[in-house]
Amino acid sequence: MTPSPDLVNQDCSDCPIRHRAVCARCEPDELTRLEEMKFYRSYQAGQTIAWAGDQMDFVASVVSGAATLSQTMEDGRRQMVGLLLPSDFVGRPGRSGASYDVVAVTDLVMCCFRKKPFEHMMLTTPHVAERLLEMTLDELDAAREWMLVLGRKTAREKIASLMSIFARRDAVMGPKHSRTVQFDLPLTREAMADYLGLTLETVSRQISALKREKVIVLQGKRSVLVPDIDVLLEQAGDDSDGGLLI
Amino acid sequence: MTPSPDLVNQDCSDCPIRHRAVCARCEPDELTRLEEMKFYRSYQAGQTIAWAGDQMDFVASVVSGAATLSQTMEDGRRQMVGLLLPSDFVGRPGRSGASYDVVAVTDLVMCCFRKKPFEHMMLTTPHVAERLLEMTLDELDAAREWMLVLGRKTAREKIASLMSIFARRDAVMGPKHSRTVQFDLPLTREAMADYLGLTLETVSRQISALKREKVIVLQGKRSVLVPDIDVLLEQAGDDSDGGLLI
DNA sequence: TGTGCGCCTTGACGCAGATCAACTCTGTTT
DNA sequence: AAACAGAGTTGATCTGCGTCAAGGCGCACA
Repeated sequence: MTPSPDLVNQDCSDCPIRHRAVCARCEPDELTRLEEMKFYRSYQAGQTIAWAGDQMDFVASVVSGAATLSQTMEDGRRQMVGLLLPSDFVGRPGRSGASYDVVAVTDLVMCCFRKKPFEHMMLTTPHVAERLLEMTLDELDAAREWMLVLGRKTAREKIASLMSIFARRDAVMGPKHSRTVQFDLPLTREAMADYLGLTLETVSRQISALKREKVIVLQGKRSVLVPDIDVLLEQAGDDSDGGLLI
Repeated sequence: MTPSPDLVNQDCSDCPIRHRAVCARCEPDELTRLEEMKFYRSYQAGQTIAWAGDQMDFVASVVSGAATLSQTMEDGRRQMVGLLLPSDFVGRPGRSGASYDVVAVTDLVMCCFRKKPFEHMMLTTPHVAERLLEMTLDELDAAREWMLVLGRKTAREKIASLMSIFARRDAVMGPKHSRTVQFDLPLTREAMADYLGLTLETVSRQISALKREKVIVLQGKRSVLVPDIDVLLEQAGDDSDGGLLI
């Protein structure tokens, strides 16, 4: 399980995640410093990037694709604790090992920074640390939001909540002012189950039920069309007007 | 629901949380600046400090006592998303409102910082922001740990996990090398249920079962004696040798 | 000395979701 | 074209926990 051969370094100024990643606030001279410590790696769908406890000599930003963070109990029960999408940050400065299993769920490209120089930069210039604090606070909010889903929502609400998340970020909107949304599921039924604290059978049944009740329309197994996003949000049990369109 | 009259400011150098709170890394001159923007507030057990969405004009450290962060759905389902103990930090710099309901579960003293000057200090000196990043990363890890509890553990394991947490931080150890631990539950059965994603009846039943099986001994409703901490950790479903004694 | 009120416990019963199992569909290998 | 594997669907049955209900314990207050 080694990553593909390193890719040629791309110029930061052309980077698709330049304005949202950990480097978002950096000045040109700071980008130059980052470019000296960075390298790209790509992984195939299904590949494990790190096991919990593994030594990690880099931290990284997701450039394209998706990865998951998960924990596994001794008897095999698994819980996903994070879904990493483009611009998300992987790894913890000041800690040598990975805290969770990190798995590529689609083909994935990461922009990696050698840990030592990155940590040094965090101490000597403020912009990276500032942005990382902001991103970490956002992740903490997302984790707490997810605790409500895991602890208190029904299977139906869990599935609808997950779909709402995908709708929020991958969404191809329909015509203006329509409430139609279309997106592809980046996860298998099993991965969704691991995320939601359900079994894959329950996930499958609930998706079928949403389909039967016309809340969603499936085109193949992975492509989802939502005729009316408000109906989906209502099924998720969230406050109405969940702010999707803001 | 207003807090008690402000207390007299205490000198930071005498502060019991001086070395663990957000000010842990501050130099004497930075402490002086903090002392200019700080004030103490105390709350009684049961008092609500802020409702989700309320304007908060301060951020704060818990000095003594305990508070909870929780979310509530429209139909009343509630999920606790954080337990704040001495030295923990409340509030998010750069955000005006509270994200969650904040409730004092015991009598509580907080060291509050007016938000504006605190935010200014974060931008101009590095030590506060550095420490806050570290604390936020720790909280994120704790939240993710809790996601495993909520998503995948049985009621029995959930209760044992919660007891293990209390044992870890409040513990009065028995004689050296004994595996005995004693502590008081800071939460009602209902609050435990909100934390664990259970009903209070299930919490009560599982505590009774642990008592019946001699994993714990109750002295009154709130005082818990654990004859052998390893047995408790095993019931929690965690990896053995959970590092309690490190 | 009662009466009421939190907080907790315990029992009876029902259901949402887990478990076990069979089967479909699609794409790949040979 | 047959054989196979991975992903998904669906059905039958079981069970852990929720729900509803009754009652206990300790404490404040009249």
